[in-house]
Amino acid sequence: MKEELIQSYSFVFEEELLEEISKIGIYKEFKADDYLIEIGDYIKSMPLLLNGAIKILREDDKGDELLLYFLEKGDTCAMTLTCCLGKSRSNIRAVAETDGSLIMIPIEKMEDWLTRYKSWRNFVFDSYNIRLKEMLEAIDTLAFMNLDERLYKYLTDKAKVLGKTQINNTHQEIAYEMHTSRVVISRLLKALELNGKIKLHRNNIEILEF
DNA sequence: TCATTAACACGGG
DNA sequence: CCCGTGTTAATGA
Repeated sequence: MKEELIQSYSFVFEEELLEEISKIGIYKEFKADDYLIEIGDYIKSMPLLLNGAIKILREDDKGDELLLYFLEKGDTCAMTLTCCLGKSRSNIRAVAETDGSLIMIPIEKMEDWLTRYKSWRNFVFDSYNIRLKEMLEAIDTLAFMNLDERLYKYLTDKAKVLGKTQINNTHQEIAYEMHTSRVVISRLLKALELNGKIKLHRNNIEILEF
């Protein structure tokens, strides 16, 4: 665990803090499609992502999902920061996109470190900024982009976090995460294929152009 | 006009 | 056969 921690965070935290994290943090592995945080959960620790990717979803009152953004190695969930400090419940759902691992930090420590380590403070604030930016981007995408542009962004984003050009999702799953129907996804995917941006296979979409 | 819903045919595993 | 996919017609916002 120490090695993985250093590999992902040695440029972010000083030696002393890394030492303390490895001593106190709880190492956890997860599998793709694991539910890591459910809406309404109380958050009692903060995750540092070591490997893999996690998607952050919002749910509307009808129970339909909407993908907000992905977390990658070196990220933390800004939602847990607000939840921990404010001691409120989670407004989002976190689902593992790939297999991976993370370290859980108890909230008492995270407050303690805020005063003791400059690098920790910077990390927390940076995470906030990055997440806020991502959130704005998600809003822009929803408000100003057409469905076909959203779909293409969804595919390229996904390819980026997975680190490959092949995406193993059915049209139905994509439709669900984008909050629309499969017919539309099928039609738009077909259009993207005709434009030479992607190649369609069964249970598998290949990105040709970014 | 464009998304959604339902229905159906095709075909690969 | 089952399921993912491609398409169409009807309906609604």
